[in-house]
Parts: sequence; C-alpha cells; structure tokens
Amino acid sequence: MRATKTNTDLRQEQIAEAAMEMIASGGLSSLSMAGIAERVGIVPSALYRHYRGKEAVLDAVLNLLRSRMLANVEAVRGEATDALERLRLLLIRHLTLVVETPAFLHVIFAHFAQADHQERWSALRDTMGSYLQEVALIVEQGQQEGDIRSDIPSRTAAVMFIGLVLPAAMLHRLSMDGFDPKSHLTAAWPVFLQGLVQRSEAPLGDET
Amino acid sequence: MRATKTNTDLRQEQIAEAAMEMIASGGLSSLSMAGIAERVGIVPSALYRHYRGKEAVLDAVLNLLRSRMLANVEAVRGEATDALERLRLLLIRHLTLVVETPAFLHVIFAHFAQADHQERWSALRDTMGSYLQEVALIVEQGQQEGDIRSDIPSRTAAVMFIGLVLPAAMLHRLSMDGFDPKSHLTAAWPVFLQGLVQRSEAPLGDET
DNA sequence: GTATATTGTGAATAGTGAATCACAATTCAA
DNA sequence: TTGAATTGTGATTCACTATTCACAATATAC
Repeated sequence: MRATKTNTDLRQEQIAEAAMEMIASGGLSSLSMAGIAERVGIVPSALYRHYRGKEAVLDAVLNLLRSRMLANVEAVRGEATDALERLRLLLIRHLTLVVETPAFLHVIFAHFAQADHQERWSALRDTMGSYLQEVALIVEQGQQEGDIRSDIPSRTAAVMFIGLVLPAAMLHRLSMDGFDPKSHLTAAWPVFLQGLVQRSEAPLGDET
Repeated sequence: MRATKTNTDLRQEQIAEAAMEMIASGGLSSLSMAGIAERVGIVPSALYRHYRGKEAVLDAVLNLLRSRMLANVEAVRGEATDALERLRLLLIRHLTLVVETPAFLHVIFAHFAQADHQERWSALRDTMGSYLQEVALIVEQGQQEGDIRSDIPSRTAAVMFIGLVLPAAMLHRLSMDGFDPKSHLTAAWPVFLQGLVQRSEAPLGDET
C-alpha cells in the first residue's frame, strides 16, 4: 500500500521521533534506516527525500533534545524569580527530562562515539554549550543578587550542575541496585547549595 | 611472515591494549577485529583463539580501566590518611586518568550504547559499582572522623564525586572552547568541599 | 626426540545496512 | 486542466565486517 504523500516538514518530525523511539527501546545499535522507515510507514529509500542520511537524522534528534532542554530553562524562568530556586527547579526538570527520555543518554553518547571526524562534534558542542550558558546566566544572576558566592566561576557552577544529573541518570539507566535518581537529587542538592551560597547566608542551627 | 606463537595470556593483554589504542585514535566506530589484528601482528581469525568475539575484547578493555581506577584508590590510601585529603587526591587522579586515557569515555559509553541486551550492562554496573563503593568508603571514613556531615548518604557523595569529573572530561574531549578540566576541578573542589563538611568545621574568614 | 596441545593462516561465508537511481504516483500552482 | 515539483517505490549496488573452519606451523610436556 502506498503511503500518502506528506510534506517534508512533517515527515522530518515523524522521522526524528521515530528514530528517538527506536533508540529508546533498543539502544543506538538498533537504529536502522529500515526500522525508521517502517515506523513512519514509508519505504527506506523515501527517507532520503527528507534527510541526507543517517547522521542527519541523529542530528535532528539531538536538536529535539536541545529544544526540550532550553524549554526547561524558559519554564523555570516563569516559575521563579530567585536564582537558587530557579536552579533547584531546573535541576528537577532536567533530571526528569533525562530520565524519562530513554534515548537521551544514547543520543548524547552517540555523538561522542561516532566522532571519527571532529566536525560531527560541533552539534554536540553547540547543544551543551547553549545549555551551559543558560545555566551560567542563572548562576550569575544569583551572584549579582548576593545569593551565590562571587568567587565561583559561573561556568564551573554550570558544569557542576550538569554533573549532578548525568551520573545519576546513567546509574538509573543501568538499573543500579536500589538507586533512585530523584532521591539522589534530594540529597545532593543541599550539598551543592551549601557549596554555592555565601557563607554568611549559610543558616545556623537547622540541624538538631 | 608468520607471527611468533605467543601464549594466550600475553596475547590477551596485547589485544586489549591494541583495541584501546584504536578506540582512542578513531573512536569506537573505528574498532574492527581486522584493525586489532593488524596492530597485534596476527591475522584476524587468530583473535578468536584468545577472545570469544568482539564484545569479549570490549569487556577486557573495560576491565583494564576498572583496574586502573581501583589502583588510584589504593594509591591515595597510601598518600594520605585524612578522608578529605584522600578525596581530593583521588579526584585529581581520577580526572587525570579519564582525560589522559582518550578511550575511557568511549568505552564506558560503548557499553551503554551496545546495550540491546541488559546482560551486557552487568560489566559496566560492576565496574561503576565497585568504584562508587570505594569512594563511599572514604566518605564514610570522613563521617566517622567528624570531617564530613553525617546526614549525607555516602553513596550520594560518591555519585557527586563522579559528577565532578565526568562532564568536565566530556567537555574537554569535545574541545570546548577554553575549557580546562584541571581548572574546573580547582574551582569545583572547594564548592564540593564546603557542601560536604560539617558547618562547625567550615572555616570562618578565609575570604578576604 | 616425539607426541600433543596450542597458536597462526588463508579462504570462504554470510549477514548487514546504508545509499543510489530510474521510474511511478500524487500534490499543487497557474 | 495541465504541467512541473514533490514524494513514494522497488530493485540494486556497494562496502564493510564478524565469524568459522580445515589445515599448517610451532611451542611444550614427557
């Protein structure tokens, strides 16, 4: 049966989402053009009407993820004005995104692994760079408002931010025995927070 | 020319190291049995005298990395007795290992990506679990000696520890503009430290 | 020194999966 | 309605790679 002709914008979305689903269910190695085509409901060769090749599809998936990450930043900007609260909310949102998007880590790592030529890293570099920049901006806001120590480079804090989520998501995906990423974050956030805040702001006596 | 007959123990090491070199230079996708064989100086089919297949080779490489990680733990045990100092030294050692072993991230991620069958994750789970356990033990030591807050789960601290290194190594490998992993650690460690230590121990007035 | 186990070789197999292309169908504009 | 651009199809090509196997050479034990 012949697939109904669909304009390329829509098809591109369908293809990218189909690719992401495949990666989510079977890992990156299970991603094949044939499989994508089947899910979309077209024949493999038709994919090349909409994407140059497999790598272009992977890039599109990465862009999907990037837009979701940045959407989280926008969301927390609307949910809070306090920098520390924004960071906390973003942390939760980010973890949720990474954990509930099984393809997330695979796609990130795929861009890493397929890196024969450094040119392919540029997409990943852009994506991570954009996100880090947004996080760093929030940190700088906190520094200007006196909530966050000014002697901490904002990028350092941003990278630490990522570091709170990435290993947790990995361990979770590995089905590490009894590891719950949300619990980890609940415990790790106060530690990170205490490291960030001005000493004078560190509350005294909220223990015992 | 015929390769000199070599016993399998030595060959296994040669093969694992050749595989690691290949991954380091050309990424995981460039790893082929033919390439490994060429580096070792034997014919591809001879590899199967020493390893069951390609995945077994990858597992061997992972074991190489694990032993190096655990060796770092042993080393810092000899270099310091203070828990916090041990953590600091291990952090530096760990970053150095990850950064100066270009294959490190690729191998870790490879076990992730190739994860069609969850059984292949067990090796990675073991490796990460062992290391986390060692780090957690140091943390617990610090807690018993009163240097580290006791209300922080030791595993949480251990995962955060990993999180200080992993993203930094990734960014470095991506050749992120002007990102230096050592500098990152230099800036991130005090933040982590302040989050870990007892409030009463937090020194007053080492600013200004 | 001889037998046996171990290791290396070359060729063949076999499956895979991405990409190309000529052609057909269908959408859309004019 | 007509014609051009767009999209889908099927077949084919192409390169690549892991793996197996019968056989040869070499180390090792006795």
